[in-house]
Amino acid sequence: MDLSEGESKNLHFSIAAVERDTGIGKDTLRVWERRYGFPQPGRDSFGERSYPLAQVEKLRIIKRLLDAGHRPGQVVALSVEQLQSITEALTAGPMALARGKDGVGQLLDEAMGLLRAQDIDGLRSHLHQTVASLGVNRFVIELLAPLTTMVGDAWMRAEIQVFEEHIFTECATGVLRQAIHQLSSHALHRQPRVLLTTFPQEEHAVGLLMAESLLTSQGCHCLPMGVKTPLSDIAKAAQVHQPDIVALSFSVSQNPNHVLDGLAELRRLLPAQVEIWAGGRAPVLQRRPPAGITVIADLAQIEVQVQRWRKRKP
Amino acid sequence: MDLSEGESKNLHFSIAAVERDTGIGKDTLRVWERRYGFPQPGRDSFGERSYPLAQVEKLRIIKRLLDAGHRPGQVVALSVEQLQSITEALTAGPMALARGKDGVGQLLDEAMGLLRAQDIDGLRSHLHQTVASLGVNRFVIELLAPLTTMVGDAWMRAEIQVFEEHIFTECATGVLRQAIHQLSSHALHRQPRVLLTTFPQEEHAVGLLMAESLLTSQGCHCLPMGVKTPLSDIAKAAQVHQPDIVALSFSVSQNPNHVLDGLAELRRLLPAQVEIWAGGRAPVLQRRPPAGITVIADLAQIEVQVQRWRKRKP
DNA sequence: TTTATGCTATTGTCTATGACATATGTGCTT
DNA sequence: AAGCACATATGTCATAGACAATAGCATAAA
Repeated sequence: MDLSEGESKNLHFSIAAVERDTGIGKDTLRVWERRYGFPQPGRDSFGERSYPLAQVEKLRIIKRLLDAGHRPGQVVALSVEQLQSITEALTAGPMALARGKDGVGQLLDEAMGLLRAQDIDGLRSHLHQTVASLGVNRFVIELLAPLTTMVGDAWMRAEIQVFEEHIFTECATGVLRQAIHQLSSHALHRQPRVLLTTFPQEEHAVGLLMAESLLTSQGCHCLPMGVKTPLSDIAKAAQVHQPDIVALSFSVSQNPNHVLDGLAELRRLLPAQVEIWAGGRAPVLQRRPPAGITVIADLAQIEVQVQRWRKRKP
Repeated sequence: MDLSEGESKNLHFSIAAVERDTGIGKDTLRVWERRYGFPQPGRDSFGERSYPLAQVEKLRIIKRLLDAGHRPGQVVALSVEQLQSITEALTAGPMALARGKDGVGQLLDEAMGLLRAQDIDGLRSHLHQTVASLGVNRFVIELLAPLTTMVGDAWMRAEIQVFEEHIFTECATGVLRQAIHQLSSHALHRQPRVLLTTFPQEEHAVGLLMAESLLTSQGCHCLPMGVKTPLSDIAKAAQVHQPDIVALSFSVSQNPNHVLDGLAELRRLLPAQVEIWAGGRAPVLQRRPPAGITVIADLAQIEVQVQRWRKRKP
């Protein structure tokens, strides 16, 4: 219905189609229209909203800016040109910082080049090769993590397509899984036992896999549970599997209060001797580190914390 | 919000939380309440619907039955016991069929036993071993697919916990990835080129991985794009990578209209020579196979269709 | 200068009810 | 049986108001 009417004549989208394409809820779309005067869809013969393609594309840009921390009131009413200039200003800094760090910078640029050239097989084998030559640790910390950031930034600036980001994620996932498998096959499963997952709102699995690969390479025994686990189920799993540590991964876009409340709640649900490690790019973790939680500021900290844990538990 | 109120005190869910958990839209939940008298959520201090856990679980069962072809009017108002008896009648057939088929039935039971015994490492190595001994094809078709169904059924009957299902999924994902990696490393990348992904609503990645592993073992060149790709981006990716086939995977819980509309729309977006293959458990595919789409009724059909394709294209 | 506190505007989501297009089922006719 | 018309079932959209949660800002205290 919405789809066939909408995208086929490549002019108009139903409200449901727009929600799917932009991730902005129906209620929100209607209320923006009421409050900010944008979007301003036409009406079809049944009196239902009908969004032209141009407005949907503008909504996509707006969504990106919202994810980056802007507020609707500031951006929803702006013109496309104004939105674009904001977008460009936003990501200029981090890019320069990530690049030219050391010798790995070249590998980084190579990977980015392959992605831009749409050479998936090339990218995949380049990544596999880099794992082999650098080892998992350096690969994840020095190559993959910065690369992920660069891809995210490029996406923000609309320099790469959504599908390219999907392909990159898929590629990275495959390489990480492979690395983890190789590590765990000839690793003695020692302590600590680490249960790995994310909160229900969190969709991104790559951060979790990066953590898992580093932990595994440190000789930890990982119990990966994938993403989006309800709190109570994290607790139940911990009860059954008795991990020493529950490790959570958070991406940028997480609601700060949900993160803090969730962590506090989880702390209550878990026995005191089970440590909670929280890592990822969510800014709250750095700004207001919660009590009883071990904050993993960056991936390199994982090694440090594992060693600390081992010292404390003989 | 829903997280801390809802799942932690494990009693009450907001309407948004229920929508996420069951896949039933907010509008639908409200209208069922109005029409059928179920669900009948309480109200919190703000006058907002507050669904007890028991009702959410009942909704999950109802959703299952709807996916199986029942209609809301027939089932929404029934008691849990009545629902359960319908459910059992429903799953009795396939279960018996899956089991005792041949020698693999024993491996199946073993796997299920390991999962029930919470022996993750055992399950993982059991699966790895089975891949090695049966080969990818038989492993996926005869073991993993029925096992996934069994786990899904067990979950519906609340015989296993959510976290156990997470662990199982994670386990299966790892094994499949590993199998795919091994296949593709010593495979000559032949035709057809297959772009693999799912529609934006679809979260489940295991079906996609099963398809990818079978296709790869047939010598196809796979371009996996992960899950939840917007339609327009599938089209863009196809434009860039020129696949012969775009393969989509659908799980049970998909909205039938979205599936059909999406497929029709994608058909329009893609050039005529690009085939669209749609597989998975979504019942609509069998009931109303859309025009211009190749429906993959079950995993074994993949091999057949690949051979058919090769015959037609010299 | 920095850190708390309280006020205010912003913003997403919920509520309620009605409408209606589409899907499904029934019964009649051929 | 098969085709067709009518009735019922069902999901989604519309409108408009309400309000809790969030963020920004200004003022007060350290």
